[in-house]
Amino acid sequence: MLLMHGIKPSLQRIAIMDYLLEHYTHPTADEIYTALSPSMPTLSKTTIYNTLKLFSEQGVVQMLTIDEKNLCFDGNLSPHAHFLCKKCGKIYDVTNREEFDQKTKEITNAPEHKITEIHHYYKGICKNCL
Amino acid sequence: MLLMHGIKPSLQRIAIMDYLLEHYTHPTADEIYTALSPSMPTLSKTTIYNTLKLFSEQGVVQMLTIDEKNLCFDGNLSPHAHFLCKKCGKIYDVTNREEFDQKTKEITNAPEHKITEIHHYYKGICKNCL
DNA sequence: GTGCTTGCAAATCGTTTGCAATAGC
DNA sequence: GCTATTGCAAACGATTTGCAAGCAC
Repeated sequence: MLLMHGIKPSLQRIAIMDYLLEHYTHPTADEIYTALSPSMPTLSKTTIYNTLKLFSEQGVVQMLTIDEKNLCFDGNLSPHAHFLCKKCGKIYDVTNREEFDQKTKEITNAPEHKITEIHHYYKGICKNCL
Repeated sequence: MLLMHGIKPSLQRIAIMDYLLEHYTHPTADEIYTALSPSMPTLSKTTIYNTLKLFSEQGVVQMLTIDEKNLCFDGNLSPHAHFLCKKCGKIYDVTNREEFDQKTKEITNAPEHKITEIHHYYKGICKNCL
């Protein structure tokens, strides 16, 4: 998986990747650190940051800027949108395949710029907070 | 304008609002400060931050999180998307009315959450940097 | 004069950097 | 041994906070 993308695997990188693939919760660097730290006591936040930067540059994870407070990371690369609840802060996936396919089509209609990333963010109050 | 939204006008608030309405360049707080500071020597960044927070809470400007480095602000409230060039850092407006109208329609199809903000962000390389 | 606004200085906190120690080929 | 990776400590920088001074009705 990592090798396929020209990323040399290491214990830390594999742990971070695994975490992102098992937790589609859009964690922050800090949340990943807190989760992995107990089982990897020497793990440092620097490594988390280094690794997440590498992963998102290589396109194996997506960096989300939906939350103005923290960067979040998503190991789910299938096209989907995100919803941020302004009350509880949770980020929900909003899967809508047609929407994304259609989006891509629309974008190619206006090829002014070369688009490499599509981010669809919605904000409001989630069903649990309403 | 400001009064209409229950915001008491002040010299500073008017200057900041005017700046945003005359410069659809998606400035950061710092850019607004740098622009206004010469003609308002006592203006402080705290006031810029206070004011931008107030404005975006009241919905008279939009806060953009497209750039992971800084928050940007947009006085243009008409529905439009944004494109960030990863090379030069410039944010372009991508006006596409149909897209947004259709988006709103799609969203109401899935009324799981109460959506109050729609952000369409695209990233890549702009025509000038290609 | 009461309450809101401003603005300085200090604090906060997520992220980055410098660099020495370590691991892998 | 050479190169890349890790991780500690320090630095950085955008934003926030505490609070005193100023303004407006």
